[in-house]
Amino acid sequence: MTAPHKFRTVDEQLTALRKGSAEVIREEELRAKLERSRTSGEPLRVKLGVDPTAPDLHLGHTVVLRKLKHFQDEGHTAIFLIGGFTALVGDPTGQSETRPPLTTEQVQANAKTYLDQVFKLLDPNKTEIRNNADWLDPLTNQEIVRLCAKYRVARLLEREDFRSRLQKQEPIAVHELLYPLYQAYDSVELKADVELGATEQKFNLLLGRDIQREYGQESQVALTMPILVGTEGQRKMSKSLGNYVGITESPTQMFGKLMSISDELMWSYYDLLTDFAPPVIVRLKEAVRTGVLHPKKVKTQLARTIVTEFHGENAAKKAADEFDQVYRKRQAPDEMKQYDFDLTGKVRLTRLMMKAGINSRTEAERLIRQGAVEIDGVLIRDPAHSLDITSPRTLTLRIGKKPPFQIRIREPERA
RNA sequence: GGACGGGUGGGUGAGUGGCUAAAACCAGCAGACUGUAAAUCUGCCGCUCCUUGCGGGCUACGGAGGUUCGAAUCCUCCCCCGUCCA
Repeated sequence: MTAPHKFRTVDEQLTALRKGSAEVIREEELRAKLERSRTSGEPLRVKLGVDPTAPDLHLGHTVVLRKLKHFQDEGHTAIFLIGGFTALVGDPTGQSETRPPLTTEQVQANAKTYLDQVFKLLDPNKTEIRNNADWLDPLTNQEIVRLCAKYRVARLLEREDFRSRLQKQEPIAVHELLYPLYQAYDSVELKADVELGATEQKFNLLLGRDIQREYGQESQVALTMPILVGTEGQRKMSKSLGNYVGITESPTQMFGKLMSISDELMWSYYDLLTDFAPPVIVRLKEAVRTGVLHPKKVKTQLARTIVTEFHGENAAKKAADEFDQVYRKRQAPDEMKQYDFDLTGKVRLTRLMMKAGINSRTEAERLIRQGAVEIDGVLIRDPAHSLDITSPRTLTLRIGKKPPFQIRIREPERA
């Protein structure tokens, strides 16, 4: 038994909890809950649900995860809910299309990797981990019908994506309508005081409020966080759009991706992915605007801060140095990727490139034609270029903007 | 069950018998410019083979057949999506 948490004042907590949020519905209720909790010493129950639909989390997921951590840091109970059941249903939010259902095995495997990743941020000892399959699976038909009876179709169809799909004559499957109800029921089961989610979750979070009341509970507060824009600066960060930074990525990869975002975008990354206080960020912005600070410097700081969070300070520094070396000075990194190749005689350059991850020969030839390929620092322009390989050796290949790598050619085995 | 509309390359979406590996736009890639930024400009953007050529072959417009010298385009059947009626 640990000593009871000493809560900060309600105002202090509110300031910290509100930071970066898009909307708090309703703020008076959150204040009331915080006050009550401080008086009783009873922490709030804060729910964050995630469907393990893919094996990897990215920075987009961490926006809301960081908010959960803020609650945890204030001494409240962080409930990380794995949507073991709802992942099978598939929330259409923001997808505008029906997701292919996952198998139970996939969901379980994903859930496991999620937890590993989540605890890079959250304190595992203070986090309540739940899985909604535990209570949604055993629901009887009767109970489901009773749940469904508590809500109206017209209200479900108010949700933005349903409405637009209806309008665009796109399909909506019946089970998709059920999804928000299940999510709401989770709040009942967990007796959630607060539920966190991205802004696109607003509808679902609000539904939780209604359903909790239907089941005789006090409504949860819905706290939404802005959606993180992907590295390309346009759409939300998502794996399928390829504009994401995975939290299991290497320091080098992370750093590189973060440096590639636009100057404009970095401010929202500062807001949502770091603990820099808002006034500090404002000052940075002003300094860049007036030319006192070079934006690249500010961006480097951002990248280092984020990489440090996941990989530690040393790794972040190393990544920053390497970035400088490879891209600014255009030198080879200390450790080049290596590919082994067993061949002798006349070898086509395109073959080597395919060995190194170029998808097709056509693409390889195209890259050569466009002047993107260098061998040992020499630009190659002939798409039919071949190498005469008579003895084992290592050559350095550079393709486009990517860091150079090595091809190690070994003696082929005699048959 | 009936009437009607629709299914084209990663996405949106043109194209109603040959000039179409299939417009345009987006995404992507490369080059220039830079701070590996962003924006912009230029080029590329199905796969494969070789003697790398305005070269040869193969695959592609929901699926399967058919008509035709020739089909994304016409016909038949099937599958899928939506709207309205019941």
